[in-house]
Amino acid sequence: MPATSMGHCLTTLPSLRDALEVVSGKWKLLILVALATGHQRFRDIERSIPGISSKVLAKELKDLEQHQLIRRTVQEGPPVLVTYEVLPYADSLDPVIFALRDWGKNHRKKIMGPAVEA
Amino acid sequence: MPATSMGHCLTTLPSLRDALEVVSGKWKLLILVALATGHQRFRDIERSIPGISSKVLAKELKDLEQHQLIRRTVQEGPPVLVTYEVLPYADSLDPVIFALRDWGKNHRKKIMGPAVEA
DNA sequence: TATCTTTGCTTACTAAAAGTGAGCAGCTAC
DNA sequence: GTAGCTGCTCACTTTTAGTAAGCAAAGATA
Repeated sequence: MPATSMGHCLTTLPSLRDALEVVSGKWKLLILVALATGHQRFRDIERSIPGISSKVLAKELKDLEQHQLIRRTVQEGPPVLVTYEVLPYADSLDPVIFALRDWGKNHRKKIMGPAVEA
Repeated sequence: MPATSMGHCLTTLPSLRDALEVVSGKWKLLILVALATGHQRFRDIERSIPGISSKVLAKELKDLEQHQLIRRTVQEGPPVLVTYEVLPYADSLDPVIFALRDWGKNHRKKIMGPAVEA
């Protein structure tokens, strides 16, 4: 173990990889948060995440569905209505999301901080 | 707020984005863990992360250095010796790494679990 | 002395992924 | 009727990732 406070044990890497396969990438966690904050419709999600495109959103939603983190529901119409929602299992990602959010908040302060003071 | 337990406030998204810009992608966190577990040399890191290529490793190391998470040190030789180490600031990512690791561990169980049981 | 290996990369090349802009069928609103 | 919204998809370009090879400097092996 090196002189850092980390002390990750060697079994960290495989688990981390497993997680990263599901969750890494710019969009997946953002989409989950969007869903969790009440955006259930395709266009709605799209608008709530600036920068994402229909194409990527469609693909990411499919991935998330395959990983059992969200559910797609079609209410036959007319008009046909498609709804996305986070499944309970997705809540297990909360610690990840919170940790990232907190780190991001702090990191921004670290980077912008000095220039912004006084 | 929807009927999930998440209840992310609206300011989650920007912070999450900030974090994801620094940390998302398949390799960065794995590299940090590799460094933290005692792999300090380029080849050493490369070998400790199966699947990564020299090219990507070189690029990721540059990124991490720019983000002030690691330091590259050249000890003039001969032989010239290049060493990478995590900076103390990188420890602030521990909660993220732990959360992901734990989730990954659990997710694997969820996916493999049923098939593996007795 | 020759050659083989290791180190820390870089360079071409290819494959995959992400981003861009348009569009489309089905419906509603005016 | 024509303009708009919805949930996408398609064709295309750009960016990123991955693959294989190689290279200079040094050390070890023979």
